[in-house]
Formats: sequence, C-alpha cells, structure tokens
Amino acid sequence: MPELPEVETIRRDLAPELEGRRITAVRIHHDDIIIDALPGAEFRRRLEGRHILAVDRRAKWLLLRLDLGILVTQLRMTGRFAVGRGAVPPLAGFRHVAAEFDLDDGRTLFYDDVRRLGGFLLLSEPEWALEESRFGPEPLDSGFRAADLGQALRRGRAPVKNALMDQSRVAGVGNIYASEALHRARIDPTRPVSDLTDEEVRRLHRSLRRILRSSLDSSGTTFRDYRAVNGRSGSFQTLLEVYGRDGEPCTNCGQVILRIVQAGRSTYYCPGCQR
DNA sequence: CTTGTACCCTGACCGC
DNA sequence: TGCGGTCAGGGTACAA
Repeated sequence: MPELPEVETIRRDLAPELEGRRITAVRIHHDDIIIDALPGAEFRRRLEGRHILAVDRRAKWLLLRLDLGILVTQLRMTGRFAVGRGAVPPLAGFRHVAAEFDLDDGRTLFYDDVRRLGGFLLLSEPEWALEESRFGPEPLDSGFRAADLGQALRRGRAPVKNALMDQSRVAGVGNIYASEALHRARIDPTRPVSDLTDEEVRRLHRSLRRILRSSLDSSGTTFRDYRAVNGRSGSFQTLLEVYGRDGEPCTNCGQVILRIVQAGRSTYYCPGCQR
C-alpha cells in the first residue's frame, strides 16, 4: 500500500472533491472489501444519505468523516480512488472496481483494488478512537522531535528497519521509506534498536522527516501500483537512493547496494556506508 | 511482553 | 507460447 506521503497525497486530492458532498447511492461489487465484515446491504444502508464533512489521514489510513460515523479506508497494496462521471471511470488501470459511491453532484467515487487486500470500515467515533490509539506518533507533526523517535524506537531489540515499520512505534512508514531513511542516516538496517546512539537517532529523525516531506512534494513514489486520484503518478521514484537498486553502486560511496529480507520484506542498503 | 512467520489476493515478470 | 516460481509499497492472527 501507499505509505504516508502517498496516502497524504490522495487525501489532498480527494478532500476538495468530497468535502460537503452527500452520498446518494453505494454499490459494492466484492463484499470482501468491507473489512469489518458488515453485510453489503447493511453497509449500504448506513452510508446512503450521509454527508462527507472532511477527509483526514492517520498513519496510512484515510478517514471520511461523516455526519454519522467515520468511513475508514485502507488501500494496502493496490487500492486506488477515482472521481468521475459515468458508469466506468474514464481511466486506464481501473479494471477491478470493487465499490462505487454516487455523490449528490452527479459524480461517483470509484474504489479499485486488484488484490482486494484493502477496503473499508464503518466506525463510530469511539470505535475509531480505540483503533487509533494503537498508532504511534505522526513523524511529520511539528511536535515530533528526535527524542520522541528515540522513545518510540528504543523498546526491545528488534532490527531498526522492522521497528521503523511498526505502526505502533511510528505511524505511516513502510518498506520504501524505511530503507531510504536508514540509507540517508547511514545506519545499518539490521542494527538492534537498543544499540542506537543518541546521535544516530537524531540523524534518523532528520533523514526520515526530510524524505517523507520531499516525497510528499513529489506526490509520492510510483514504483509499481500506487497512483494518486484519477490515475495521477507520483515522481519520487527518481529520487530513491537504495530502494529497488540492488546491484547498482551507492550514490554516496560507490559500493554495490544489496537486497536482504527482514521480517519477510525486502530491505535495500549499502554495506559500505551504512554502519 | 516482543519478535517472526504464514496468509489474504491477483498480476507482472523472469528463466527455462 | 506456456509454465512454474518469485515478488509486490500492508496488516493481522497466531506461534514461539
């Protein structure tokens, strides 16, 4: 799924399209995208007629705040949105539409998801508050200091790459930005979090925020499946220094970038300058 | 408690 | 052209 910069890009795209609109009809083509296992008919009944007050983000989740409850969505690996007029979105790549939400201005919000790993939850405020309490701090919040990152990371002995992706420690960081931030901070991804020095935590804090911010400026990384709203691509992939670049020379020291597997996912790093 | 592994699902890609 | 294996930016349930 898209990570923090991608989900935030989608949020910025969707907000002006959806805020103030009313949902007039809902069509669900695959019940398995209703994550809380609400029957499709019940999900529809509870959504139709609702007003969308605001579009927010927390970690990698999008929140459509309604006049009654919150429609929470998670795109996981291949979820996408489009807003358009007509029965089928006029776009390449929308071949697996799983849900459609008609709006009161005559347009439709389409949700497409090839693998159907993503989907929706319809929650009350207290239910969302409970879900939300599991997330660590937002790394781009102005109040998020190096000391906060240190506190979040220095628990147990997990490899720092795994810890960065743990949503209960820091919210919104996934596989791409974990690798990129560690490379920029010159930290070996296999290092146990308990061994990081204060200086290394400060470097990681700075690198992580810089990378997330500049990716956001590029509308995210379209490496494979991710698209912003209506098929728009991000461009940060041209600025990736290690992700997907195994076998190429490190831009910093020239050594060959390696791919290893941590917690079942690919990690890319430079054994020359990441210590 | 923390950490690792299997799994959900489909499609793209690579080597033979 | 076909076939099998591997991989994919995520998160969860469950095991150790």
